[in-house]
Amino acid sequence: MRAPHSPLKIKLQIYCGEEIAMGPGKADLLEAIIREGSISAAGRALGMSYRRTWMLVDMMNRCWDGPLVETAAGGSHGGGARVTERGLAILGHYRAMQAAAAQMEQGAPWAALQAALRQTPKPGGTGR
Amino acid sequence: MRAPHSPLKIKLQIYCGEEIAMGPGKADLLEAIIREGSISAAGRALGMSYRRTWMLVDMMNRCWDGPLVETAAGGSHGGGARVTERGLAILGHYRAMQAAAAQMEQGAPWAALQAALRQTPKPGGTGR
DNA sequence: GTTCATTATATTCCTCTGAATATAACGAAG
DNA sequence: CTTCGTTATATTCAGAGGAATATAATGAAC
Repeated sequence: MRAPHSPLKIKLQIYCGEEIAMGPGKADLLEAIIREGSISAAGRALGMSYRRTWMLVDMMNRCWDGPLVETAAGGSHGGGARVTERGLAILGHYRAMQAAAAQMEQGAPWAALQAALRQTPKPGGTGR
Repeated sequence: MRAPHSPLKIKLQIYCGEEIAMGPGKADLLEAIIREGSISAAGRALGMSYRRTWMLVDMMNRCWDGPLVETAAGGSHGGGARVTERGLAILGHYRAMQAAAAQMEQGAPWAALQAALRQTPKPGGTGR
C-alpha cells in the first residue's frame, strides 16, 4: 500500500574501484545532510543507523578528488556536517544524469515492455 | 585484474510488484539460455548455481503476460529450455533501452563527474 | 525397459550486510 | 569546568541471499 512508483527503476551507480562513489542512496543522503545539517539527523530522517550513514559519507569523501561533506565534532549542540561546493556540484551532475535517463520512459521500447508486464507475479508453486 | 569496465554502471530494473521482472542479470541469463539451450548449462556458463538460475527463470515467467522461457524435462539427453518469441521481444526492448541509456556517457555531466572521480578510494583509517 | 542429462524442488550451510549497542573524543556555550 | 549533541569507532547480533547438496521425476534415444 505504498506509493505506486513506476515499475521502471533506473539506477545510476558510479564506481570507484570496487566501491560505489555515488548512487541513488548516497545522493539522497547528501540532500538529507543539506536539509538536516548533521550526519546523525540525516540518518534518522532516512531511517538508517548512524554507523551506516557515517560509512556512506566516509566512502563518498574517499572516492572523489576532495571531500563532499565536511564535519565538525564538538560545539555547544554538538558539531554538524555540511555539504561542500564540490559535493553540491557532484550531486547536481548526478541528478542531471538521472533526469536525462528518465527520458527513456517516453520511448517505444518501454511502452512495449509495460504492455507485457504484469502488475504482480503469477503465484508460484510453493508460494515462496 | 578483471576488465576495467566503465565506472558508470546503468542498471535498468523492471519491477513486477516487489519482484524484479527484468534486469541486467536476467537479460544475460536469457542470452545464455539462447546460446546453451538449457537452464543448467546457462547457469554453469554464468557461474551460478542451478537453483538460483532456475529461480530467476521461474520469476521471469511469472512476471510477464506469458512465459519467456519454455522448458522440457526428459528426453534422451535430458530436456532443455528455449526462449520464446515473447522472451526474445522483451530481451530486445530491454537491450534497446540499455543502449539508449548508454548515450548518457557522452553528456557533459558525466564528463564533469569523471574528472572528479578517483580511480580507487583514498585509504580509510582502519583499512576496513 | 535401461540410460542419461535435464527439470523441478527441498534442505542445510555459509557469508555478507546492516541494525543495535557501547564508548570515547570533541568543543562551543553557559 | 560542566553540559550537551554531535563525530568517530569498535563489537555483537540477527536476517537474507546464495552456494552446495540431495532427491524425484521426466521422456526420447537406444
